[in-house]
Amino acid sequence: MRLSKASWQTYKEIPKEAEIPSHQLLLKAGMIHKSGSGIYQYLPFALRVIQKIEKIVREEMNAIYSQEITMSMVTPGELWKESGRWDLMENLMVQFHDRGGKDLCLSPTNEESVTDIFRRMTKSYKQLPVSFYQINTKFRDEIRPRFGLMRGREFIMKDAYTFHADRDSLNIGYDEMYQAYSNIFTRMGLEFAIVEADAGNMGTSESKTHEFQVIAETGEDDIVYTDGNYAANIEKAATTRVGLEFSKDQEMSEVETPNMKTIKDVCEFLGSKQYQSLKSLVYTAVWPDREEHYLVMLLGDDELNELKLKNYIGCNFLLMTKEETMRDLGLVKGFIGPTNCSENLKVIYDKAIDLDSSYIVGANKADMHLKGFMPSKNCNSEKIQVDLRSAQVGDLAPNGEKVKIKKGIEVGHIFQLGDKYTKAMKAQVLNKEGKKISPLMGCYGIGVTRTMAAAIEQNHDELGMIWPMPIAPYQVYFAMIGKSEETKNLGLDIYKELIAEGIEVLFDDRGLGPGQMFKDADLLGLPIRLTLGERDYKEDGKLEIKLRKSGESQKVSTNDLVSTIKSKIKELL
RNA sequence: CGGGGUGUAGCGCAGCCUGGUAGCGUAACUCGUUUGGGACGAGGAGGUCGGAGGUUCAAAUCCUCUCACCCCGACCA
Repeated sequence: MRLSKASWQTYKEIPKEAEIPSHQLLLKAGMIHKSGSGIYQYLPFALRVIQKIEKIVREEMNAIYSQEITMSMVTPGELWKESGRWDLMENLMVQFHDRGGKDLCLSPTNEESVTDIFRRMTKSYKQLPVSFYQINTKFRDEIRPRFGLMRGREFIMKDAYTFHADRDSLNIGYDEMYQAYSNIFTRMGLEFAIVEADAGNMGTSESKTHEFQVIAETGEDDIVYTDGNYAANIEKAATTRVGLEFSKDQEMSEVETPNMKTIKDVCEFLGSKQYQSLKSLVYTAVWPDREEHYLVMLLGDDELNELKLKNYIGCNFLLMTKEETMRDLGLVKGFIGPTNCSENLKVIYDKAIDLDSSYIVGANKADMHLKGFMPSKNCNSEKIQVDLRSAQVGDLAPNGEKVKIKKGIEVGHIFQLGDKYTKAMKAQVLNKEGKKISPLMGCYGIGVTRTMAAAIEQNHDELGMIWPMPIAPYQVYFAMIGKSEETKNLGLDIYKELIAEGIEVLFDDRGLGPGQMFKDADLLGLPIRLTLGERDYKEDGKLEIKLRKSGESQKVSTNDLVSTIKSKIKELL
């Protein structure tokens, strides 16, 4: 593309609404425009990135014999009522009706549609497995869209679905998809981690699920990993603490702790380590038809992972228990503990707690704590022990290695769904014995537009974006300095030659000052910058090639230009 | 939905407290000089101050309502 023929506008200042680099830079470089909250227009250079990402995705999907389809963005309400998600996802879906009053929605995902396609065309186990994918626009009416393309309401997603006769086949399909996803993000030139994830309400306990996380400081997810082969989302990571020393066989006694409401205060006062005390948290678990109250016990300096608690209890959502309810349960705020409280309160201990050791806990009396509290001896209630704590740096992973934590952006997620949708929607096939079975499903997503944003989060500096070669909008930014006819003709000739050689060139023939062109080039972040400078060229007949990422630069004569650029591109691909 | 904040020229902001009929920077336009890191000079253009209502001789400014957007939380590719 020649910039003199193109419509492109960069900005010196960025809209204040943008807070993270990808959002700021995409706006500053004139690649996207906001159309509404969480809704964006993709301008030419952004679209080229999207198309490159899609191309890689398509190639890898096709390579594992997944077939591309396009499902309608507007889907009838009936399908969602069959699966039961019409009401369940009411808040996430934009629902509306047509002239005749029929319910419709904008698809936030497509399990229902694909299951409908599947059941119409598949009647026998012999036709399995089946694998479909599509790349199209999704709309989710997120409660809070944010960070530009990172969490838009309208976004481009690749979603794939597989159907299998049995779990072995599902596992095979899943593993293929896992490998394809690895290939996809590797080919894009991104640093990523594959982590064990929480299945949420998508799957069952035996369902495998992994997330593909692009590593970036601005990521919203915490990844717990080791130098070896362990990596998990902190939501899921079950690690063990090391270096704990508990005291045993102390006599339990009350101690006065006036106005000491924090664990830190109490432990300092009593000369103990914080982990030698127990933290007591009170939660109310809510179901549509009932509530239950839980007292969660953790080591004093551990943090609760609420998701683990919610998964264990199996409720719809968790709330911090209201103060008045706490009073009814016999709890004294600031001095809460597992003794002297109501039987309506279920006590759960974190796994890191040794039930046969002694701890400091709240006494459920104002200004009083207990010393030497031993759960196995001093607490009457049932001793439930579950992994509830959030993993911390220095813990041991299941493989025995020490874990570290880094931030990631979830760009891909693969799930084993099981028969949830095939059962609900009566998508059945006959097996060898002639019996009807509900096939097992897997679903697999990649956020295409989010991947574009994540690539920027991972690869940028104070000047702008730094695109990995495989997904850069163009490979080469060709800046032409000088306005003489001679230079213009030479520049255009070189541009045409590069194009003819199959090199993707953005030719800056706008005739701006060098500073302006270089600023735009740095901002847009194409991997290679080629400069034709009138003054220098007259001197030595050479052009400059500079790499955006390393800053490395060299002078090249016109004869060596094509071969040098080609080898640079090859190096960077 | 709960909490916090912002709406004035394309973008970034000042003016509001203490009402008097809108300004700065930047971008965009024209002419000229510049051409290896957002250059300089001159000239011109652009806003019913988010919207509605109210108070007042007079409202960007005060009052009421409303809408949009952003940030923190639950959610997710």
